Amino acid sequence: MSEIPKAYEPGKIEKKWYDFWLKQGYFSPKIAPGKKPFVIIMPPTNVTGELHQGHALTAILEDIMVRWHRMKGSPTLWLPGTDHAGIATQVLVERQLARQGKTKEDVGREEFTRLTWEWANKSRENIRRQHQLLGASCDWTREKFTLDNGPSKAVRTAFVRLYEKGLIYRGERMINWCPRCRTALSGLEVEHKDIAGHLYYIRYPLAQGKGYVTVATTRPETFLGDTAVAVNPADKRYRKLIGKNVTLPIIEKEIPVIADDAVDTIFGTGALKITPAHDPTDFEVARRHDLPLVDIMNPDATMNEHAGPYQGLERFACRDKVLADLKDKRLLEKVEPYSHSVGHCGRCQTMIEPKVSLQWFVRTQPLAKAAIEVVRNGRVAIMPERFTKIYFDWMDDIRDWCISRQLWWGHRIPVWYCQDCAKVTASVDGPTACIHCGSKQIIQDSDVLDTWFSSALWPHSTLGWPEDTDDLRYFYPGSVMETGYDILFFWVARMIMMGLEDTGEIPFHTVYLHGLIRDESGEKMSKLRGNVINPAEAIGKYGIDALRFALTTGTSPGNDINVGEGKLESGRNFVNKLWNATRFILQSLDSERLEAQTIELQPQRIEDQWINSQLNRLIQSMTGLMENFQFGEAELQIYDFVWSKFCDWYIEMAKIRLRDRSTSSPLPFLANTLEKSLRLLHPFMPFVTEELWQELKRRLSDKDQLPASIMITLYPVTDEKAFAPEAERVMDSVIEVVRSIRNIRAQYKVKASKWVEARVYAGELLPKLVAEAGMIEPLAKVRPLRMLDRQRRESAKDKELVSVLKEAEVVVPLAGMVDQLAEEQRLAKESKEIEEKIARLDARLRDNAFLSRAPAQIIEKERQKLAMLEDKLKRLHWELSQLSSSSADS
RNA sequence: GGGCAGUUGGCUCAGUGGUUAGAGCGUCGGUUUCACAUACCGAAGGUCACAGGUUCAAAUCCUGUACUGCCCA
Repeated sequence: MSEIPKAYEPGKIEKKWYDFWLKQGYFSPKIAPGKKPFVIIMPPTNVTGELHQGHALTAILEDIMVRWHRMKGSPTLWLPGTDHAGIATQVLVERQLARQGKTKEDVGREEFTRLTWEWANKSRENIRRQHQLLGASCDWTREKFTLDNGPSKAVRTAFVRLYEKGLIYRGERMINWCPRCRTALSGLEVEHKDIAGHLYYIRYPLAQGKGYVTVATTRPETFLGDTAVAVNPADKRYRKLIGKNVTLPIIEKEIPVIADDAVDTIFGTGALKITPAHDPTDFEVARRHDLPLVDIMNPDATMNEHAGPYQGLERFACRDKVLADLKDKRLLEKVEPYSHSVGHCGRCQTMIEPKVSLQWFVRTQPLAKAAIEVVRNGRVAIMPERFTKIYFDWMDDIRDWCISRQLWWGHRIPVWYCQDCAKVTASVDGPTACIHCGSKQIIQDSDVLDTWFSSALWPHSTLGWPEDTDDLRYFYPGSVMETGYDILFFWVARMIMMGLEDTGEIPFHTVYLHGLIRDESGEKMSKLRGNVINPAEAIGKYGIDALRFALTTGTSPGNDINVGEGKLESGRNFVNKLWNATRFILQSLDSERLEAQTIELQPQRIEDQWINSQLNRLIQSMTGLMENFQFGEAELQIYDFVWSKFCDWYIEMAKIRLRDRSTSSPLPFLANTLEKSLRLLHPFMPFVTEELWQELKRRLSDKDQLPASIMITLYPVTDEKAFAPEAERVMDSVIEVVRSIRNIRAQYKVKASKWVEARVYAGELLPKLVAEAGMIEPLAKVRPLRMLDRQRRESAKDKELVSVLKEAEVVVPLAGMVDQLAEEQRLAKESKEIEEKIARLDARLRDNAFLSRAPAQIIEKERQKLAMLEDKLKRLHWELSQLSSSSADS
């Protein structure tokens, strides 16, 4: 058979295997009634452009789960998709136009939509390709886009149903307005930032008589829209003024002084200017007191006709002008530095304008109630659990959701306004006439819906809802919703609400939240900081499997992940280790002229039993970890097994056996352990494991009975019969003996090429150790190695180095090199440490509280430990006595 | 202001009450015919932020403090 290359070259095989899997149709599940499917609906990726590390992590974690469940035999659906990402995509296309000096109004709605579709199609292709690059084994035949016919119909259906139930309404409410995007936003799309601003104290002269009321504000320009000044009714300072009028400077408008409990007497002067059209709290005050609303701004945040002399000025220019004018009139009392939190558009970072506006809203409280219940009663579990509380906090305090957007990109609101009777027709399929008066003069609402409205339906809309499809019946509800914790509210919460509302069923059983990816010093990755590791670049440099391993190994759910080159290197090194271990095994298989190469097992030697026992303990442990979503820990364990047990010990011992030939062949165990390790690793590192598994398979005699791909093999299951405590005990000792000799060699700077002489003394373990002498010799480079019963231990004649181990003593005579005093000190130090441990253990075992309360198992373990330590101490003392008597002799 | 998380070796992190706290990277010393220098062998390095408490037993549970980060308002 042809040899495989010396180092793993990921680029050469990744595409080959992905195409193979795709062609074989492995990613598409078969509906098997009676069999419980495993389902992940992928959070749809924004069609804004490239995948970043966060997307990569999402895809990798989902792929791990999906591949694992598929190998366990469940019909497994992983449904991929993309999100039109209304405002985000529109911003990008607008930017593109801006580079040509155009605005979207210049090209018109139709052309703009066409351009955006073009962008989206390109982006979707890009995203699909990148997911495939990552190895994502999702079912591309079921891929969906939020603007596809199906999901679009779902959006209209959900809207109309909610409208008819009175859970969607249109009204004038305080909303967040982005003057740059010129659209309303929901609260979640606003990012709050602390701004070092100022608090301006402005005097409002009394309408009658002399004097003035001073109000404090961070936004002096909004005084133009003030319709009252509010004070706390309990505030003695202002009691006399309640019911009187003050005059707004410059525009000379009279407004009343009113009393409201909500006014904080400590803030500013205790008198609050009320601008109901531009401040959420003021809006509430105005509603209570029936005050008029005065909107002073245009959609682009320039001042409108209500701003009098300031009309046409941009809001910040207006502020400067207002301040200057007030100062001229000596109505600006003082200015203090003041830090406060200001909302910014999550997409373009423009300062948000709170504004009263006529918009569509979802009445969320009734929906939230059901969504709270299913989490409270455990039908939906959130992992890690601490996010459950965050979920409740948000749900308990939920506000109506503004869902209309003044954008051109998205699902058009399925509502028509009658030009004759002015009534509203909401319809899924586009009405031809007003349902109230039959008029044909109807015009559709020009706005679109919040992107997140369509994402909220994703778990059911992708499966065909509102139609009663086979997919919906079989795959809904999904198993796991996997995403970053940063979109718990955007996604998960709303999906639970809408899933329950539309289908009467939860959308998924488990919510698994991963952390955010940061650079190696914990900084957020951003182009500005220049610390971005682009997935495609990382893949080019290290390979996909290395990237996958780097992003997930040793991580824990919900915790942020710091990634740097080091992690990627270590991933690549592990892949290379696996590659080379396999390479060695393949070479060995090729050179053996056995007719039948199988992986049937008949343990011949202790190390065979040992590796098989360790392998099965690993399988058992990994199974538990995977079931609990502890993928990071599972990966650490298989890493440790492959590298530190299989490669460092079993393969090293196998080499000796292969060279020797007088002993049994280790090939079956090499092949078996490798094959199972590859399967265990497949969900984490699909490409290299497939490549190596195929190479291994070619060399096995029963290859015709094996599946066509590792992807469709069974995930290993624990064989408890393989547990071999006695073999483990012996191997522990063998390893300890080898290590102690290597240690002595290194300490005394024995040349690597030099063989040294050694003796090992042991008690009841001796026969089994003797059987392993042929292994110990080359591993520790000792020859001759004599293994003797402890009873035959003689007093040292020459200066010797002694290591007292758990169940053996190792003696290395290095005449002329031994530093007697140092040795004495070393042994004395070790004795002292053991004495301390014994003292602690002894005290514990004399403690009645411990003996009566600790579990019997623990007590027994402690007793054994004590016995072991006492035995070791006795032997140490004996060695010490030998040392001092021999030093006395010399 | 409210909440959540983190604080474990030089760095980045695992650690699911059981007593001898692990890994990767880095450091130091050695190694290149025989799978892998993307490697091998050996070593050093931690009173688990601090203070109390619960418990037979605490890095782990509870309370408080400090610092860092995040979310919400």
